[in-house]
Amino acid sequence: MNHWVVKKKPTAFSWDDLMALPDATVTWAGVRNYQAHNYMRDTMRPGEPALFYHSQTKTPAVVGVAEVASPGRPDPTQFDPSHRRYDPAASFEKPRWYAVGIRAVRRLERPVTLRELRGEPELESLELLRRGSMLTVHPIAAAAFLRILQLAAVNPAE
DNA sequence: GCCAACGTTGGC
DNA sequence: GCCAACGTTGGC
Repeated sequence: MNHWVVKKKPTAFSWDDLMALPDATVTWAGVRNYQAHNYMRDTMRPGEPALFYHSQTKTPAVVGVAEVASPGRPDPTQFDPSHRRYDPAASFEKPRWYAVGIRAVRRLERPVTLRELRGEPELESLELLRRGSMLTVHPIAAAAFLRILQLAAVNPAE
């Protein structure tokens, strides 16, 4: 069982946006980074847990727990000429891009900020903390996943 | 809004 | 195959 991190700018698509959808489920479409995409096409399996992270915002943070709801399927945006992520090289017979379904499981008790993550010695090697990291979908070690859930359950004021 | 890091594209 | 230009992602 793999654990995952999925990232979005909340101005584009936020945790609240996900919660508002039917079944709180969305197709993680539009990813055109090969490495991130390959995880969706080849590795992610329904039921695997994923942290939902808000990037490019005033206080970047992990805000919720989600799960893979459906396996990688052809990303519909690649076939749509009016879409930003349209790919003229893709066809229905030979899709180039795949996208998984992501479903909200629960909001964290409180957001765990990027600043806090940086403060945890055992999270040092976290992909999220890597300078220049641009993987909008990537795996995370089970221990790190659990540590972040622990951090969310602790009130820093106590 | 700025700047850095990285991936992709395209000329050669 | 190299590398500069460009677009995108990301933190601050």
